[in-house]
Amino acid sequence: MRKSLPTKRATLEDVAQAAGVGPMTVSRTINGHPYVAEDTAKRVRAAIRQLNYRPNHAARMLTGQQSRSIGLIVPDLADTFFSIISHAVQETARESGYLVWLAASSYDPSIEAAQVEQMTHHPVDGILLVPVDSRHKYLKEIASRIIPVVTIDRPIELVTTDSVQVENRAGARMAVEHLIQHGCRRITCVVTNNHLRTIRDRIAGYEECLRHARLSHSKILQLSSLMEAKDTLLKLFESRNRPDALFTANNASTIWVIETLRELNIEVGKEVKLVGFDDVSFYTLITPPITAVRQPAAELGRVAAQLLLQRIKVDSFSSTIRTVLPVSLVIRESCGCKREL
Amino acid sequence: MRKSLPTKRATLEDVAQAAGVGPMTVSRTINGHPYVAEDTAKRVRAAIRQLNYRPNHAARMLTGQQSRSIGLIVPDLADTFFSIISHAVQETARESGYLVWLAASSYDPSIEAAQVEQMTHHPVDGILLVPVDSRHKYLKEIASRIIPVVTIDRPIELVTTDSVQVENRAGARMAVEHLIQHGCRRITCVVTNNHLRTIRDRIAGYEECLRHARLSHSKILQLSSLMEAKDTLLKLFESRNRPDALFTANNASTIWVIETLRELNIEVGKEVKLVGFDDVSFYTLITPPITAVRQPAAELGRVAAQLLLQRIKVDSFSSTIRTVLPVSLVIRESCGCKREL
DNA sequence: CTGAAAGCGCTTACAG
DNA sequence: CTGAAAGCGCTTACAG
Repeated sequence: MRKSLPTKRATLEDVAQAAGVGPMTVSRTINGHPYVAEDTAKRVRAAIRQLNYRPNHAARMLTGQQSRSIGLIVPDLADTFFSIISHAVQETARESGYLVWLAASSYDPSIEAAQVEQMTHHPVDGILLVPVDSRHKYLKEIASRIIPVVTIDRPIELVTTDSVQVENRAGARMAVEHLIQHGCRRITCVVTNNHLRTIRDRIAGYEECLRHARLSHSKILQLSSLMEAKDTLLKLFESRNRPDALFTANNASTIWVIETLRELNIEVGKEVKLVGFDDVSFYTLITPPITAVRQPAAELGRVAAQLLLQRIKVDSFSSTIRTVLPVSLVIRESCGCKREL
Repeated sequence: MRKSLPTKRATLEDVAQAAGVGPMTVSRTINGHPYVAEDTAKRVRAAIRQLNYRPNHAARMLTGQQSRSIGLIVPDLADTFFSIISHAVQETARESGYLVWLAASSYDPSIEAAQVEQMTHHPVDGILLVPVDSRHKYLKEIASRIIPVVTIDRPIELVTTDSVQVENRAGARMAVEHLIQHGCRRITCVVTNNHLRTIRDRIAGYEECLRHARLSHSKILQLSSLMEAKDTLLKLFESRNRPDALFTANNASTIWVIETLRELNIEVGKEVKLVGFDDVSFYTLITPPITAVRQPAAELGRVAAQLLLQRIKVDSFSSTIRTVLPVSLVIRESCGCKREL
């Protein structure tokens, strides 16, 4: 029972003794409760400083306080898109005094489910989630949980939760329309991960656009690796149906296509036009610079975090909010446009 | 006192009642304690499942258990290098059942200090840190803290803590030597953030290498923005001291230099050779592909996390461990090498 | 404006 | 092998 052992953290009780008051007064002072005499408060603050006292978070939790922390689960932190989102979430949370628990599901729904479970019971006050598979059955329980959940980029399809996402369909239309304006008539859509709703929406936008333009050469190429990309594109470009343009529906497919076309010595922007969905900073450095649909990744994170914090702080019961953020077409040269010098 | 209100989480007590045993037996069962009759254990497990019971983390903490969580603080999560590190840390932690609490200091040492403070008192069992300024005074206290700290990429300079970093000096030598072998004689070193120890080490490697080769044209260009890069490089390339090669000491400077040279219509790999420190996946996509010193970012994160977990679990008292990971030169074309087809 | 009591949900000794 | 008691450090009522 050696009270002032230096390795041991000071407790509220220690502070109370040092300040010559009751524990409640210390508690009130810390929490900015009114009705503490300024004199008393001063003595308490002095004691806190002197003992380098910090409230024990665990003890607060136990008395039913909020944890002032949120959880964030993304498939892959090393992916630029998710890392930008994560950074924005972290900054937004910090500004409100919230901590963020971060987890990467590594594209495994069962890991993801375990992480949701672990965070729920940690507990955190709310969870921000980029679901690997927005149709996975475990997600059904998520809406019935006590703590609020906001999904980012991909709404859950089985139940309705708050979500923040991007105009996938309209974005795809912008991309494809631009190619059509360039006179392209045989536009192939290249995708990976087409089990994702986001990708399916982009495909829908692509098809819609072709229909409107009365182009019948709708063709979708589903890739799952760079190797496969090489094989498939080689065949495609040797066939009679050689496309005059490609719409790559996500970042990975854009990069695979660029690498492959380079190997095949097919000049992007001339022999074949290219517009991608999802803009990445280094697209300006590629020759030719890539025209792409820009998603507001940071804003996605920020808006989602704000929504979650609002749910936590004020109303957790009003009806679901599904936010859709606009995208924009960043025109560079792979689409056939010329750089103005 | 409505015990079975469905919104309320089941407690250990609830499980005990349901299983008809004392709370201690439940606790022992959960914690895999020996000396629990298999029969009893079964009943307990059934009750746990039925009530969907999860231990309350906060309550455990309060009884002096470890939190099974670690903190990770990086300057900027949106930076590829740090996001790869973060992903590896997260995966390593998960494999050991640890949760990671993530913070981005946004390159602000006072935010960083506050985050360390907050994490320390949360509490977490240990902290992984990429310090913004490895000489900041607040870091002095860090070694005296109760919880272990491992720094990543940048050792603290004022005190000695465990650290994991990379062979900066040797890496720079590899880069510059390669340029010398290509016959370059006027090699300029371009850097940003030269307050960082890592950068200073790279500069030292550069100078060392020139000295060995008896080249006297050591020249260091310190940049702090793309704008400045453009001005400075324009002057440099118009001067009589026009370099025949550039060694860019980090990712940002490599990219700024590439953009600038492109604007100036100076052909990289021919008119001027270029080798950068820090390899990024998209360097293969640039024309010409960039030759760069590759840092094992994921390994940096993994090794640091493992070291920290080891400190937490077994010995926190043995002497400081400073790990230095090797780097490698990834030869592509910006250095003047030709692609083998 | 201030304090004594009780309890949050668990675990560590201490008894059987 | 099992349980009753006490306590971790705080906060929420309840009194003054």
